[in-house]
Amino acid sequence: MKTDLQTEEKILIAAEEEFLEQGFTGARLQKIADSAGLNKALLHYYFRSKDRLFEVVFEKIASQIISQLLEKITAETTIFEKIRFFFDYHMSAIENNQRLPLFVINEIARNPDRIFQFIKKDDVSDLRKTLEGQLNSEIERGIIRQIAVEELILNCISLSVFNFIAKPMYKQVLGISNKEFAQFLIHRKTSLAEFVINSIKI
Amino acid sequence: MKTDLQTEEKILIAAEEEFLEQGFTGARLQKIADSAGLNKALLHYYFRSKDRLFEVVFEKIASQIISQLLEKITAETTIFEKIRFFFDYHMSAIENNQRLPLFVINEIARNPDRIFQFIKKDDVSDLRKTLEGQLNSEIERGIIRQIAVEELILNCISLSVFNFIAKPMYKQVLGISNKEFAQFLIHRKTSLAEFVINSIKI
DNA sequence: CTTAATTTTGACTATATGGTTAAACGTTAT
DNA sequence: ATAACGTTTAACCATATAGTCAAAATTAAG
Repeated sequence: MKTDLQTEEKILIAAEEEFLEQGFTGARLQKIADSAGLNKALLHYYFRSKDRLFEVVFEKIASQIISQLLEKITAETTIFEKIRFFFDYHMSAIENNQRLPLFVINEIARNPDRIFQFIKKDDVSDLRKTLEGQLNSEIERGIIRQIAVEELILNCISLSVFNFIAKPMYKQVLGISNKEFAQFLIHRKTSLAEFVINSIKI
Repeated sequence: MKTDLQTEEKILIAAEEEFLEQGFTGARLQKIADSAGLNKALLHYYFRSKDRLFEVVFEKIASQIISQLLEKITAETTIFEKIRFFFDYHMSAIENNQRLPLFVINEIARNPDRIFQFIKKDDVSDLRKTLEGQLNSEIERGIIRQIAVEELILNCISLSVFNFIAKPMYKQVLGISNKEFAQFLIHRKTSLAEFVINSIKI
């Protein structure tokens, strides 16, 4: 048995690229085969169908994001530090893969149930409980205003992710180039954190 | 000459539906023809090609949104009132057409230049100047914190639009049904406004 | 070296899709 | 009535694309 994983790997790399760029419907198996330097039939040999190939790629991507997010938010720091850390870390992570958020959003919209497979409900509810405890404690101590955990989380994600989803719109509204947009993102990592902190700080 | 505009209208209605749901690449002319109850060749008779048909549909949608937004933000009210109004009005408007934001985002990403045709640069810069003047005045009077107009605008749009773009994710994170999501949106209109106001209020 | 299993390829199929065309249909004006 | 014009249709074409298959090439085993 030839344990040469190169071919399978090559396919996955090329497929991730193509799916990220074109989405599921727009992606072409031929293009994936070409940029992997392989025959198209090989895609079917290793991964049965376009759907199956996509699922593998999507699972890989989704599990990365989720584990990154979950593991970094449960540290023992103040809410303010966590918010600053979130914007810095989250936006930096996405910066290297700017098409990812729109891709994920689209694929969740296309097949909402799929995300069930990758998000372990326990993880989410653990995260929520941890943060909820911390929030309530800081609310009681008069450090921050009353706010629901879910809303705080969603607001942070919105403000971070939307920069990338709507990048062309941002560039248009701000009238800037790609380079200036990169600069803008650096500034945003702190300004967004302060925006959120100001909102909940008493 | 038979001035029966029904056919053209039927096509546009069916096309808007299909394009909104499937995006440009996913949309099928046959399906548009079917749901309009017409022959597929008629689409080409009235609108030459899929591209042209899409452009007409997109222009219709885009001009609606933009005119709605621009006209309502330049009234003579305080920033706080404008923020409250924005979230109430903007989210209510999108509520009736929840697939619209993701559609617009996708099509801007697919063809960023197209939006040039619909956004008059003068309008945007007028809006910005008006708001900037108001912001600076209220900053000087010590009512609100220092913040750049562009960032405030983008933050508001992010927080409003993302609810709809990531609706499936929200439903998942919150563990709620469609009905409960509608309820959640009502609450969000005010909670988001207060979130932003708290952030800039001194 | 020979044989068996695995991997890779090129040529193929079936189907979907955007687009075309010529003829049929209907309406209006003369 | 009919000629002229705009509208609608069915049947077609070309192409792209996911997927198949049998044979060739490569690798592993005896």
